[in-house]
Amino acid sequence: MEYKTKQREILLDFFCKNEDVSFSAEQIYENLKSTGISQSAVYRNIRALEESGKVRKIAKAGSREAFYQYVDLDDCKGHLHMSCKKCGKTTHLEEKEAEILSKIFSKSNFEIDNDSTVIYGTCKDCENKK
Amino acid sequence: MEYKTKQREILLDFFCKNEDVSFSAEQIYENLKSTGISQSAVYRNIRALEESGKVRKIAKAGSREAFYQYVDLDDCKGHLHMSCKKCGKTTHLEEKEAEILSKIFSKSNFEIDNDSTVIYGTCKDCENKK
DNA sequence: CTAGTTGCAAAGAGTTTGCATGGCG
DNA sequence: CGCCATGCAAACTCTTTGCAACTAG
Repeated sequence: MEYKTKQREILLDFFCKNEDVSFSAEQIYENLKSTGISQSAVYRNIRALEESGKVRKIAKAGSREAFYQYVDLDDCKGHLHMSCKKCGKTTHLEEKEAEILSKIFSKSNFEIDNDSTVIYGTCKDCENKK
Repeated sequence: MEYKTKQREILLDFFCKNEDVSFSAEQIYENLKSTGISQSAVYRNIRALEESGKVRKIAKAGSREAFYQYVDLDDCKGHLHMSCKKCGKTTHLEEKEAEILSKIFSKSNFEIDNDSTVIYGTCKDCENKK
């Protein structure tokens, strides 16, 4: 039902290599156009990845375009994600810490859903740069 | 520097009344056009609110438009918010719990920003209804 | 009065789509 | 071979902007 094309591999490959960063469609196209991929292939395949849940769409204040970030389902499912507001890098919380966190929320009568939640803040690298 | 206009009040009022819900610019315009507000005023004022941090821009998979959601700074500043995916009700975490949480993240080299973060999950009421 | 805001309509930009061509299985 | 994906360019739609009229302070 879905063919494995050169363009599809290129795009997926690009996302995998830049797991923590979010890109606009244009940035992705700029990065990949030397391979001969077209804009429409970029758009169509981003959308496909979005629909299959492998890529997440992100809006940024002041930007008209959307940004996209890879989400490795196998690696990440169930993990609580933290996204840096400065550089966009995403990491996830270790098992143990996540459990403590769940307990804290459950005390406040709330069951946290790790897959829907993204914690925003500042990562150490960006904190140090100041 | 910034004038208080009728249109601005109408928009802010609308957001306040629908704190937990996200709307597209068009949905907002549809809701408010009976007051005589124009589309451009809607867009311009959403953007202003976005820049001042009172409103957050959200992207949804499969939608070309952006969505916007209110963030109440006065009531909520510094508080970590929890939003129920079922009923949409929003509550916030008590001081003490929030502090523990901060420490957990800081251990993972991440400084959480309570004002930008919304925790998604299920509240007790909805959990019990099942 | 003066500077900021509004409405309107037109421009602009990002994204989607139709169609002929090409490629995967 | 049949069906799906690609490239190109045109179409589309959401958002921004220029301008003259208007308002808040």
